[in-house]
Amino acid sequence: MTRGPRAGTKRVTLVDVAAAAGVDKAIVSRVVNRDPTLLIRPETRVRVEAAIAELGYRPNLSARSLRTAKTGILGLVIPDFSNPVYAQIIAGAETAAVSSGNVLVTGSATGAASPAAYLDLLGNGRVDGLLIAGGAPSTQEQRILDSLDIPWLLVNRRDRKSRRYVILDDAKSARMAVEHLVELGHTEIAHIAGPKTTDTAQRRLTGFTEAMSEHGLRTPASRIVVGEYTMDGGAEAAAKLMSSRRRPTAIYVANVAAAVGVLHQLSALGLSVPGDVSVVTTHDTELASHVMPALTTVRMPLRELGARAVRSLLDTPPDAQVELLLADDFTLVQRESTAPL
Amino acid sequence: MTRGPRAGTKRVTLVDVAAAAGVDKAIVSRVVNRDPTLLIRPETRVRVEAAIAELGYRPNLSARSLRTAKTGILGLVIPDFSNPVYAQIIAGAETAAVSSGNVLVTGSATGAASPAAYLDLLGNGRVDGLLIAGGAPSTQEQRILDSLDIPWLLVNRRDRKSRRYVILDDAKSARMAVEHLVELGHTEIAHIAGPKTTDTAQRRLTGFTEAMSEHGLRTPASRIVVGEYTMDGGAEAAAKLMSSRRRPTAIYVANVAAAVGVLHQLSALGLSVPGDVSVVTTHDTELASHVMPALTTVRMPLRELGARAVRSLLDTPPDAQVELLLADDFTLVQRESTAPL
DNA sequence: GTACCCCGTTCAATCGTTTGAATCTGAGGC
DNA sequence: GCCTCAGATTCAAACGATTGAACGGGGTAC
Repeated sequence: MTRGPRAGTKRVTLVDVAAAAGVDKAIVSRVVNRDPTLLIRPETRVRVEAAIAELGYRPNLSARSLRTAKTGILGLVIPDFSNPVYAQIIAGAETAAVSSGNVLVTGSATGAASPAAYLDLLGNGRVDGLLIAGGAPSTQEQRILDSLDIPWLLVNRRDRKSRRYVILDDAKSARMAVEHLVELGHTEIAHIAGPKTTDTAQRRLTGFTEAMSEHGLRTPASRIVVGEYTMDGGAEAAAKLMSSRRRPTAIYVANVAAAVGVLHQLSALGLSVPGDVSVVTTHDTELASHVMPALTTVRMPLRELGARAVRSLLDTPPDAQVELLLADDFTLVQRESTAPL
Repeated sequence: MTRGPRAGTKRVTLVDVAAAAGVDKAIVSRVVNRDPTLLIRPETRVRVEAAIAELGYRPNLSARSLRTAKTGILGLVIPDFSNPVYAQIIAGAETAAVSSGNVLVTGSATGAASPAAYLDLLGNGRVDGLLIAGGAPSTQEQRILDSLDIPWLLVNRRDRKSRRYVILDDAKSARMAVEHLVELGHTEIAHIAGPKTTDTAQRRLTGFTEAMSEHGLRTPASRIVVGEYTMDGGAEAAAKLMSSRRRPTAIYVANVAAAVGVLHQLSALGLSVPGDVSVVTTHDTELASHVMPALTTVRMPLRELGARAVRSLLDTPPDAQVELLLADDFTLVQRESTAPL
């Protein structure tokens, strides 16, 4: 392996550059940081910049952090990298972080003994701020969050305890799905909801029932079934739903992974999608277009969610309230899983 | 939002703890770091530990990093979070990092203007070592890597330039796939390979042709088609393959995303899988089991790959050669996409 | 000629931790 | 009663950057 330009030699510091340029290190520091209050002769500046380039000076970030109490790193903690929804949130967050002069790093809870331990590792002085996505924080996690000296906020979830979050208008997404099914002529519409404890599931359920009654449609309790946000959860829920006396002709599934399970189950029951049953879901991930039939989904601005989260984290004082609900740029992406009645 | 135990007050430092315990800060530092050479009276240790707990002392990691030139952070750079293969690599790497007393953070190139810029941001003093997964590094990236003072190594890819990498035995994975198809009675077997520039694609192709000739089977050039590691790439390649005079009865696809595209394309051509054509691929991601028909795959130890990469990064001197090939724990996972001829 | 001011630069303290070396304190040996 | 010595603790010098304050020198005003 080859090494740096001056392999073996000691790290180049401000002092080295200052000596090479024949000035004090204070000057060099101010040049490096583009201090607007610095008064400097053009030729001196040139000398300093030449010395910086010549020696290949890179500031020592630990020293800078020690002095300024800033690291330039923002952290994002997610429950699991295999959930494709997070890929888009991360992309948006990374872009926003970089354009604000920071770096975003992502960690999942899988590494540590517990999610709480990971928060501890990451939160304690390694980052300037923390974004937390995914499941509800346990009381243990909550305690750790409270003990951190850095700002943090929740992404894609609300929590009674904290008034700092950025979420999507999940109710709207559900309403759009129902809207679509109604336009196709469906009236016997069911909903496979997420777990009652999940914030997004609650809001999608609310949106679903609102939209139904707006269209004068009834939703008997048997038409609303709860299932985990997983393939198995969806399959199980679909089985239950289809065993009822009056089968629905369309289903809005709260989550894309569950929707894939629903497709499997319907196929196993000998039902054709969309011939016998139309299926629509929320979150337009790659997975949705890969399955057969390709899923009709409601696409929500996940990248934007990540970006807004970063900006809110940076722009608002740590104690300020942040309650942001993104409701623009929702699109119904029609594919093969829905058809007119 | 609630704050730390002593919100508003200044950060607790070693000096504060030392004062509270009535000792010098040097003692506290050695207690915190469990210095084995420390001679200390039990009652003093108790006093120190009580003071630490009482004041809620947390070491300042920037100061520690400045002094020790270590950050306790390892970085992993991947091209794209939406590729499900990386989820497992990350999981393995995170676990290994934490059990060695470090934290692993992951970043993708999507955030920065260029992948090279990201390497620069992350590599320069923020992490103790860097793992690089994914596509081949550009010459620009290579130059930045060379200028870093920290150790790095490639994950899941080789490179002529660098003798530091950890990879899987991709050839073996291809051989196992062929083996499986041969056992099912297939002889007309085709291969959809990845791009020629991709290291893993090359090795899988080699494994494929080796296994074929071992079984006395011929592979005319028309039976080997190149396609991107994407769904579209797979679909395109499948279309080309099926337009040839003698259609194969089985296909080994080098990549799981491409394999999904192949399924789509075959279905569009009115061919049944596995009725008319069997399909087997490499990498057992969640996606593989979600599509219909569920894909038969070769599962490789991706978590182990991530873990070994971390351990190699930590355990070998930065200039030492690391050429690790993982070949154990490969499994053929049979699902619905392959059947006897 | 002296006082003053401003431009350009240097001084020096500080951030909090680590760690080799120095110091102190009794107890024991003679 | 003095020396030694080990055990327990303190001293102090780094690590490299940031930043408010001080400084020096040349020009201008009077």
